[in-house]
Amino acid sequence: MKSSLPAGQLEELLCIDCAVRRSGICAALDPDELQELDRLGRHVHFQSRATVFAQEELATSFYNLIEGVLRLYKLLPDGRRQIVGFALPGDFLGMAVSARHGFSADAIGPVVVCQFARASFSQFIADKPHLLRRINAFAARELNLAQEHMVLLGRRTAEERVASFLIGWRDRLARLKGPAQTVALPMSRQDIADFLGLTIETVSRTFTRLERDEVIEIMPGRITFLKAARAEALAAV
Amino acid sequence: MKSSLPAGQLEELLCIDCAVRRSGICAALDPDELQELDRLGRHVHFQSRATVFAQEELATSFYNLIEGVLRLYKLLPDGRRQIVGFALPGDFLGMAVSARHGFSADAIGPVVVCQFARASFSQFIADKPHLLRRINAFAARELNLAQEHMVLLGRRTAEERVASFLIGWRDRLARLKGPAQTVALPMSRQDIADFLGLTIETVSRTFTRLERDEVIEIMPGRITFLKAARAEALAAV
DNA sequence: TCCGCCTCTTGATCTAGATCAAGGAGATCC
DNA sequence: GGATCTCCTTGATCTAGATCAAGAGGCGGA
Repeated sequence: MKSSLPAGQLEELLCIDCAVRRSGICAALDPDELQELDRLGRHVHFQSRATVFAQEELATSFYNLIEGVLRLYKLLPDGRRQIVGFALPGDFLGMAVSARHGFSADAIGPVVVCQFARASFSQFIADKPHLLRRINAFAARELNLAQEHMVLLGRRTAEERVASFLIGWRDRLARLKGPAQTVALPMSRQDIADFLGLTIETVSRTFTRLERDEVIEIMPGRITFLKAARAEALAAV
Repeated sequence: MKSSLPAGQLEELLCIDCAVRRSGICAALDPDELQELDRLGRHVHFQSRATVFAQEELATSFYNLIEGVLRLYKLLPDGRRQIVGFALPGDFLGMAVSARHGFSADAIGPVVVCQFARASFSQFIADKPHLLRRINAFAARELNLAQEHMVLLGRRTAEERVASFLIGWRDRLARLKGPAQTVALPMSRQDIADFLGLTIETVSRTFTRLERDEVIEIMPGRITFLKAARAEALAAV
């Protein structure tokens, strides 16, 4: 597997050594299949703010996120933005319903993806029920997250939304890196607002209020839970 | 295939004659496979307001909706409700992420489902890549709808939400029954409110305003589009 | 025919969160 | 070391939609 960047410099990377080999969809594959997959995918690096793919663009590839964080969002014609999710290493992207992407994905910080041409990957998975079942499970998990988020957007208060986001993010990072009370927030306040259906001011004020109540401590690019139980209660209601 | 209701009365129903045979996931199956499936599923009738399955309940079955409309919703502990979707004939339900259902489903009007025991259906699909791919496509479509709905809940005004709902509902019914300017609304105003993240009063007022502007005409249990283009414009923005 | 029970509509008022506005605190660049 | 950005916070004010309240209209049951 060849890396596309830094330009001219080639890395030999094999699926068998992949960082997300156990957490991604590829966990469903045996060593022979992984070798076959080595020939289909290539690593692509993106710098912060770069666009991996854009809404309405022809969906010519699938992607496994290897490293970094992606912001997934939909735009309305007048510029209103809704972030539909943040992707983390191990996430699988590109299951478009039509020929075109339903949302845009761009990098929050440096990112590495494993890119597969749609046609060859489709052919690769076509007769692999174990892999199809795993992709199914991933889709079901995504759908479940989406439905939880609908409840948040439709029926929760600003404070509940923010607490819910922080707890949810902490738990996702915990699954990747192990539990911790301090969690990195690589996304901006505006990103959080556009994820939670709020304005940046409301997010900022809610952060401040949670800090004043000693539920969290705010630091640049991260927060620490001081009273995790209190935050969990707000998130659960 | 035996029908569970009316009690004591048995219908012989074969998958090959099924009303949703072409639109549901079963469209992926050949005649032999349909015969095999005949032995796994059974038709179950529900009357209006009956619960097909409930959130947190053990997910022991999959369901194909054959006839009628289901309301799919999540409840918060304090009773706030978010409807995550309405199911129509051809829809496939039961892809729970865990052992338990993530949402409740109940009947809006009389309903017929085709029910499959989870274990035997899982076994049935396990080695059928064509069926797995179709289930995948269904899941991707659901996910896409969910993401569209997140935009609606997070970033749209009440008027846009209502117009968007009416147009979306019209288009789904059109796919089932052919296009029409009059569309049945079997769900209550409260259901619509809980789907759109609004209150019943706001939904009612918005309907009234759309009628006053001669965009729609309101009739009991249904509406007619008078200026479909105007409604589509509101829905699209 | 009347009663009780719904669902839906409409009006008055309130408020959570949006909008408008003004800095402050770091970065990055010459 | 100052200029310019970008991101974040905070304050003042506004408003879309929520909440509170009161019917209206339908429908089934006896």
